[in-house]
Amino acid sequence: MSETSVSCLITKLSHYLTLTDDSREKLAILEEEEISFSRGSEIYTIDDANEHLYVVKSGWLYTYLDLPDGRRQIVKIHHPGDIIGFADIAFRQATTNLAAAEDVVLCPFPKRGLRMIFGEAPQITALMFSIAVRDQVVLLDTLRALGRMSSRERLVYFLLDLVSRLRITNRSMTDTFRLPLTQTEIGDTIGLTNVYVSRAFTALEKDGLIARTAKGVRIVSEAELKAMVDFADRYEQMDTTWFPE
Amino acid sequence: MSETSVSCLITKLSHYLTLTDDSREKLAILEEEEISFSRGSEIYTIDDANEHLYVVKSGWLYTYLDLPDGRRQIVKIHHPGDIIGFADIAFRQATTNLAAAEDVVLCPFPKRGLRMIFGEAPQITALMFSIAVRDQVVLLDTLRALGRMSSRERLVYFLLDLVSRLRITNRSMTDTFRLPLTQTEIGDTIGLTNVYVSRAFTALEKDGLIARTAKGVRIVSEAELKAMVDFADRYEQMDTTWFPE
DNA sequence: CGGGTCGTTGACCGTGATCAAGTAACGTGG
DNA sequence: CCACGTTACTTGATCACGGTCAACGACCCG
Repeated sequence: MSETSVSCLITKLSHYLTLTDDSREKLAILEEEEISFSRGSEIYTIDDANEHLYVVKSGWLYTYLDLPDGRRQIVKIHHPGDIIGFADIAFRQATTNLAAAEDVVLCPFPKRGLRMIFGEAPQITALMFSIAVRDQVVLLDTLRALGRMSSRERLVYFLLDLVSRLRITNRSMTDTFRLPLTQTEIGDTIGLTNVYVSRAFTALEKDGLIARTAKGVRIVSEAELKAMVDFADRYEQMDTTWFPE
Repeated sequence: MSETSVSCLITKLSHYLTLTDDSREKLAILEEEEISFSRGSEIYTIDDANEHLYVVKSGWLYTYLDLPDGRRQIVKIHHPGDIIGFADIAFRQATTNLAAAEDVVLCPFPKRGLRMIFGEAPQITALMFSIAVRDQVVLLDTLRALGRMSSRERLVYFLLDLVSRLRITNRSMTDTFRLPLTQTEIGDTIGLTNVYVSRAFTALEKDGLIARTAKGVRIVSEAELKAMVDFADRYEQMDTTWFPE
C-alpha cells in the first residue's frame, strides 16, 4: 500500500501552515483506502448520490458539465493532493461529473470523515474552509477569463493558473511542467475548440512567450504573460493569521 | 431606523429552515448599523483592506473585476438579504470591487461578528457554510454559460438565475420582476456588449419567450426557456438534513 | 502493418464586436 | 414650463475572431 511514501495531501496543506502530529494522523485516515481508475473513466456523473469525497493520490482529473447538445465545459482540474467533492456537500446528488484525464489513484472517504475533522481538528477545518473560499475566488478569475478574454489570453490565463497551483505541491518546479490534457480538453476548459487551442499555442510559441516540450510546456516569459492577463496568484499566500491554535 | 420591519436576511434564511429565537437575535446584531450609497457608488475596490462584511438591506449591487484595457466582468449580483464578502474572508485585501447598481442600504459588520456566529450559533453556521458552497455550484453553472453558450442562451440563463433567486425572498413573485440593471451591466455579467444584449432581448421577445415591461421583464414560457439552457434551480432546495440541532 | 487518437493547417462561414447614427426618457437649470 | 444635456436603448453597416469542416501527418498501441 502507501507505506511510508509522503502524502501529497499533507504536502499540499503543509505549504500553508505547520501541521501538528495530531492533524497529520487525522489526515492519514482520509488516505487509507485506494482505488485506481484508468484514463477516461467517469468516476461519478450528475445526479449520482454523492456519499464520498476523494483525495487525489496521483494523476490528473477534471470536473465538467454538459450541455444538451453535447457541448461540454470543464470547470475544474484536479491534481494530486486535492480534495474533490466539497462543492456538492450541500446537495444530495452530485451537480457535476468527474472524469480521469489520465490513469489515477484516488482515496475515497465518506462525508462522515469530514464530521470527524470538523469536530476534532479545528486547525484543518479552518484551512479547508479557507481553501474552499480561495477556490471560489479562483472561479471568479476564471469567469473573468471566459467572459472577457481573447483566445490567446484565455490560454495564457489557463497556463499561469496551472503553474501557480503545481508549485504548491512541487516547490522545486521552475517553469517547465507536464500537461497531460488533450487540446480538446483544454478547449473545454477555457471555452474554445481544439482547433483554436492549437492556433493559440503556436501563436504564443512563435512570439517566444512559451515553448513546448515532448508532453509539456515551458513558460518562457512569465512576467510578460502575467502582464497580458493581469494575473494574480491566489495560491501562494493565504491569510492564516486568524486560525485557531 | 429599521424599527419592526421584517429583516430580509431573516426572511432569506428562513426559507431553508425554521430559525430559533436565539438565532434570530444573533442575526439582528448583524443588521444594527446602516449605511446608504447612491447608485453608481463604489463601496470598496480591489486591494482595499477588507475588514467588513455587508448585509444588503435594500437595492441591488454587483461585484466585478477589471481587465487592464478597461473591459469589465461582473461576477455576482447581490440582492436584499444577501451577505457580501464571504469570498474575501481568506485574504487580507479585497480581491474584487463592489458597486451599487441603484440606491442601496447596507448593514456593515466587522469580520469579528462572524466569529460570534461561528462560536455560538451552530445552526446559522451550517446554513452559511451551505450557502457559500451552493454559491460555488452556481458559479460553475455560470462558467458553463460563459464558456459554451450563445448570446441568446446566456441571456436566458441570466434571467432564469435571477428569477430563481428573487423567489427565495419574495415567495409571492410569479413571473414578472424588476430589473434595475442597464444593458451594459447585463452584458458585463454574461460576457456580451450592450448592443448584443439589446439584440438578444428583442429576439427573445419576438419569439414570445419573454415580454418587457416598463422597468422589468416577464418570463412568458419558463419551461421552454429552461429546456433551452438545461437549467437547474440551485436555490429552491438545499440539503439541510445534516444540520445540528 | 493497420487503426485510432491527437495535433496541425487551410478554407470558409457565422456570431458577436465595433462603429456610428438616431431616438426616447429623464433630470437639471434658466 | 421648456431647453438642454445626459444616459439608455435601438438599429444598421462593417469587420474580425473563433467555429466548423476537412484533409493530412505524427504517434501509439494492438
